[in-house]
Amino acid sequence: MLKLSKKADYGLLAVNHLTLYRSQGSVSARDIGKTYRIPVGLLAKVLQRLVQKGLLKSEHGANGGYRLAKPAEFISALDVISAIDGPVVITSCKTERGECVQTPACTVKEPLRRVNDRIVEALSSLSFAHINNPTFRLAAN
Amino acid sequence: MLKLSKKADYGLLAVNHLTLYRSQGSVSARDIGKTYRIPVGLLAKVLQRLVQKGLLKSEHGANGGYRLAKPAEFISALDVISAIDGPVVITSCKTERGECVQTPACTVKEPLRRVNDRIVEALSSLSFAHINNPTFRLAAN
DNA sequence: GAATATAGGACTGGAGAGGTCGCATATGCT
DNA sequence: AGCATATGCGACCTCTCCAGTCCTATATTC
Ligand code: SF4
Ligand code: SF4
Repeated sequence: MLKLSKKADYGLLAVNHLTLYRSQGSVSARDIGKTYRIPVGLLAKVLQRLVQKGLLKSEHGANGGYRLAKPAEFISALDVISAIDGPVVITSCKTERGECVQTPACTVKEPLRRVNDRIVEALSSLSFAHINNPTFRLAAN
Repeated sequence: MLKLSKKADYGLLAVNHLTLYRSQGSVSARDIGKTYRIPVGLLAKVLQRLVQKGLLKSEHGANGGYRLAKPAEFISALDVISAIDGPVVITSCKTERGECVQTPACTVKEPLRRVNDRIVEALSSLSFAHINNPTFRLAAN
């Protein structure tokens, strides 16, 4: 249905929160969850995934939490989304269960691939430094 | 998961088929289904939806089938996708069951809306006349 | 009237999204 | 030491929605 998963959405929200409050050190999943009314357990797993992918760093124990692993300019919406949902591909040409049976005769695969490229480009050109700039514009727009 | 539904995919394939063979009059769902190995019953309903939305015209009875309702230049990928899957919106800010509880505090809604705009633009600039031109390029690229 | 087509609704199975829980582990505070 | 608070991680559950089937009604051709 061409919709972002809620987990990816939560991820974007969380990373943006960490960007906004990066001067205050680590923030716990609990705090972020309360701020945006995100189920804490679920958010925790999203954040853990982002740590695995190297976008965030975590600190255990009391006063622990998460913080950005690198400057906000170098973290894009695409990074977050693909870390959580996997690679951004709008078609189902090939899945883990083999490739789509229409593939051999398919006439729209290439055009859709190009659309996909544009989406990827739009998402990767959107960094979190960018998002919080009130006058931001997407690249090539 | 930011993926096109299979129905929309089938719709694109079918409309493109009708574009390629538009000189030969109507084509039945059965024929299209066999060409691309699409379940005929499902394809039929997809095509019916496209008729309802005014993208195709249908003819009942033997030798009947579907044909484009207008020139291929005036039918875009967005037309087909939104006819089948509904409006293209990558977020779940508002659904039929009210609006997302994060909305009041959400800091990524606007940026995502802009990404959405770019996707819509890419899809609407992709007409079927365009798709079948071997040297096509997406607009603003 | 037989064959072939669309129109459209009801229904089903299964995958996956969204969310919960419990337990292990690490850290800070008193 | 002991407790509270964190993350890390896997198992599990529920519910929605996609994909696909089926059946019936209607329209058209031959
Ligand atoms: S139909 Fe064509 S585009 Fe759609 S998934 Fe199969 S191959 Fe990819
Ligand atoms: S979280 Fe923000 S962006 Fe995501 S759906 Fe709710 S409002 Fe829209």
